[in-house]
Amino acid sequence: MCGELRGGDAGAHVTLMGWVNRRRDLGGLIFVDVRDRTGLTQVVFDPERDSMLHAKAGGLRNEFVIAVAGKVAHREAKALNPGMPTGEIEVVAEDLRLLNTSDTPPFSPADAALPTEETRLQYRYLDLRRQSMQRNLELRHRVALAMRQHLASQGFLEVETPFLTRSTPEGARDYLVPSRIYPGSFYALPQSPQLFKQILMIAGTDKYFQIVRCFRDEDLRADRQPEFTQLDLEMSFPTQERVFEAVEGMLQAVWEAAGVAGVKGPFPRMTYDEAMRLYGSDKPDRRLPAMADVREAFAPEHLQTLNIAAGLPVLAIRIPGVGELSRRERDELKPLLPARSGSRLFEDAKRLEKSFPEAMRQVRELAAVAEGDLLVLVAGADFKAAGTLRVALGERFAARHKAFSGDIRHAASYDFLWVTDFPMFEWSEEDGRWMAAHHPFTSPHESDMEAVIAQRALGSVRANAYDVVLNGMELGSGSIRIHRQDVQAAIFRALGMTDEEARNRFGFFLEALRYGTPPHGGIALGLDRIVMLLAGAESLREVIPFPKTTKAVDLMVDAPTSVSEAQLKELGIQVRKSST
RNA sequence: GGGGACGUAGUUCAGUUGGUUAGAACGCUGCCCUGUCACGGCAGAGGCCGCGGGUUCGAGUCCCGUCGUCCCCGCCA
Repeated sequence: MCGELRGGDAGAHVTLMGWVNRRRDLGGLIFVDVRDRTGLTQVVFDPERDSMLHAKAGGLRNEFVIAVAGKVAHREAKALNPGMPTGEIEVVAEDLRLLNTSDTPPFSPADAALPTEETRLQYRYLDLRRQSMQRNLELRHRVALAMRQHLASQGFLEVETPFLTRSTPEGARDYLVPSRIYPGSFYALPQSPQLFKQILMIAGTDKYFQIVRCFRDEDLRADRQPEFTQLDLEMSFPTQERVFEAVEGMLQAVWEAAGVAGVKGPFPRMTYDEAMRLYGSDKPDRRLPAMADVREAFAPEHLQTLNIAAGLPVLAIRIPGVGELSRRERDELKPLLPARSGSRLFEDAKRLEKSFPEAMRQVRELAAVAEGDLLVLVAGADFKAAGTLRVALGERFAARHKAFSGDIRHAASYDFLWVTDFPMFEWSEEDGRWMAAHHPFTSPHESDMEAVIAQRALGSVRANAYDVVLNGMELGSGSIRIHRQDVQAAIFRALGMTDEEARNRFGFFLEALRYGTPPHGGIALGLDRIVMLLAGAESLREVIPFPKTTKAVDLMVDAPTSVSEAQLKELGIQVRKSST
């Protein structure tokens, strides 16, 4: 193929089929770069060899589809192009067939400069012809293949689960699909195959996995699409450690398939509490230093002078290698601390130094501050806000500390981490009730079961839930599940569901739990995110062939659209004209 | 739901304090060119300045609204 010819192929007769990437018409000689999925090869048309053929080549335009037969030839020394993999050779054309013409494209896949996202998505087929996009598609293929091969080798079975399923109004908004046979009834597209995979465990499947599309009707981000792909897996009779091993082994295989050797388990572990205390985040990016509580460095009168309420933590955030900040740069740090936190930011360490030299000496020691490090202090109980600031500072000064600029081809650039012991419940102000922090099928710690049943101190109940985190991004999330019907019922009650509501929503599942459910647990990993990180991409759209915009629109096919009155009638649906 | 950035030629962008005929590069068309590889040279075509309204003698430029793309907060069990 076009990208594969090398010096050793000289003399061979080949036929290349592909697109005209670029043509260079010198009046006499015409050079045409032919492109296919694998790369480019230069084809030369010489009028002295074949004037008819040369004339035909003169009519070629960008993105025409052609088949060229010819002889692979070494280029002369002065014509070598070390800048391209096929730069040692060229194909001397002997025959040319025009397989198809092309309108002048709105942009050329040959250009390095990208058009706007809008144009790329509208003409996605042209955008995908771009070599970097072809590379990403291939990477995605290799990642998925490695997952399947590795898991299959470990005795996992890939099993498909339905897309047309039932709405479970816990969690994200569902995408609904109206039923024609039962007007007024709807299927929901799965947010994840959670209950099906648990039922597969009940069914004795033992080790299950699936590369599966999931759907969530929530607002989008650079790393969130309304439909996305998970590597979903579940095991019977596992300990948390067994799940970790399975995932670590698989990720090692995936990274190797992507050309990165040396990723190895076991990954470091950290509890949720530690993560929040040290990083103010449940997905710590450990490529930058942890925060340190330096309150003890300040005497009570210092805290009073600084107007810091007694008992609040004073968190030191250190970003290495930033150097001196200008007054203006310092002023720009203030808005990075979320305003609603009630925390206060001290961004001018120098000034504090003048007022409290001894205290600041201790701060420097506690936070291991070195020359050239940026040091800011955050006073307040909101660790999460401080963590947000820490990440924002890390991003802002990424060019200076360089902790994020590791080579994506080296294992050392990937900081994997397990975060464990998540809280079971979170209080929702909006709904005025406890919500499942992970999902309601997660088993609480055995030692916290009493609290669950008594519905006491639900906020401090720990779950057997865990996330796998990579460079500050959540790659996957899982748990050891509840396998006892009475425990599951107790959790539903703690979530404010009456037994009747629980039966209505999850009756089929509570029923299934009665028939000899084995202990089980698993995890789901975001395939798109994994490929994105391995591709060094900033957005999921780079690794999803046909993604949607932030308003969940497919610009190429123009979806969603309204449908005909007849279609609606058949479904028993009437659309209300929005009058607001 | 909220905040921010952007919207001008096919594409990427520039456009001064509101001023007369809206520019550049790439692409496109034609001509010239035998070792280019982002080929080069000459000439040319190409505009609903996102859309609607307002202010003004006059709006690409100012104001209001609206639509779209991107980023962030909320949301995403």
